Amino acid sequence: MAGRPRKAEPQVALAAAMNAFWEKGFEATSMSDLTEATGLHKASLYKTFGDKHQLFVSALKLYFDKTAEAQKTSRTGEVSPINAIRKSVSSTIDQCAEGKGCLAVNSLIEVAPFDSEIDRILKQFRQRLENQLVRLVEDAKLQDQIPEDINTKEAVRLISVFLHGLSANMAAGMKVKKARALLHDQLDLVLLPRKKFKSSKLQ
Amino acid sequence: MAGRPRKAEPQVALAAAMNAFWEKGFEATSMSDLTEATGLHKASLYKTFGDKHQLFVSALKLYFDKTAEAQKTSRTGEVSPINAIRKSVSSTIDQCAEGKGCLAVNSLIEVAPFDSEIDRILKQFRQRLENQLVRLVEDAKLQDQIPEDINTKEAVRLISVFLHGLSANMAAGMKVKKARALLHDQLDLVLLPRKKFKSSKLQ
DNA sequence: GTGATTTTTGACCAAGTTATCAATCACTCA
DNA sequence: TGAGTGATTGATAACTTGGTCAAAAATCAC
Repeated sequence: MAGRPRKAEPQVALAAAMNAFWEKGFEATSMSDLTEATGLHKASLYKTFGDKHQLFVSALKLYFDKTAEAQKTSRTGEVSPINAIRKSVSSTIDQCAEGKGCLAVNSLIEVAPFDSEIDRILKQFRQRLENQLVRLVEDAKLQDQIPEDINTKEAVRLISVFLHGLSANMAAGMKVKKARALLHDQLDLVLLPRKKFKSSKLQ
Repeated sequence: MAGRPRKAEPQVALAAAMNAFWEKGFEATSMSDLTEATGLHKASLYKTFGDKHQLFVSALKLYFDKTAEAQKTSRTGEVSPINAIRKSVSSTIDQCAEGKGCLAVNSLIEVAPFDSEIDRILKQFRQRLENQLVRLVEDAKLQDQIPEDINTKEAVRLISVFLHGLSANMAAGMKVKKARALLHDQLDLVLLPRKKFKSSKLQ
């Protein structure tokens, strides 16, 4: 009922594999990289996780769970909806540090175009995050923190796309501090009202 | 003074190589892919362009020239600065069609983190595009199309980051039409004034 | 101890990777 | 025609890739 003990728990090994994929991308991460990162032998990896592609899928799902949980805990105890939004999206930025960007965005560009399964998973993931944001924005509206006439879905989309852009820039070295500042500017722009312009020559 | 004729002009071959890199990324594009795309024999590629990395650098530079020119021509004859901005940034979106995204953004994520030369080239490229945008925004201010009190550099940064985000999404299949709509929303948000909110509970 | 169970391990494979090089080919000019 | 020139080509090197397999090792229950 019990054989040779594992060198590493599957969850731990998976987390290590996730980090490897995160740092180098799917293609550039070889099985050797993965054995080195996980501490598991190549054949052991195949046995416990299937082939490289399946391992990547598992790693991606783990990433989602981690991200979702980080967002959730980042806004626990926050009663102000708009501050909850701030904390929630900020937490996604914090994850992107050290020139790695966001694994989801990286994969969106690198592998989604050639892999319908990954594409599906990523779309589903984004949908979940955006739905979460929609709920927070609606809360903020109810509490009069955000103008009623703002199109919730559109606002969330603008924030989401902006986050994608930040991730791309952070992958190439943008500092967390700068990213966070830009993100807050964007949030103010999307969610808060601004003064009227004196003479608008445009319709 | 003249040997065997070329099968393809270097510029033509380079354009083909650029498209190959654009579609599949640097790592995933093999020399076989490149020979197929260019019609040139492997050894001929090495002779005329150097190794794979040098070829990629050349392809990237060609991409920049193409992009810059496309932006320029897209706004020629446009007297309204703000419309020039619209046309200019729209042209970058138009290039991203067909699930390819923007080669610069793709490379920013895939190769810049591990390749300082590419990183430098990409930063320089972005700087040039942002400088161009800054000039257009200042023109718009002078013509009272844009509020004076808008922070030009920040505004341009918000637009630039948003473009990166759009590129990431378009790489994964977002339609040009949708991207363009979102882009215009973002431009309105960043550059145009909005109504005052009745009761602001926030400072 | 023995047997059952499960993981690890090293050897191995076929295919693909970037890159090189001498030989060949096709052209121009004298 | 023949020398000179420059691109093309096939062969090949040296290595890495993802993936498999049977044998060895380490545990547990008896």
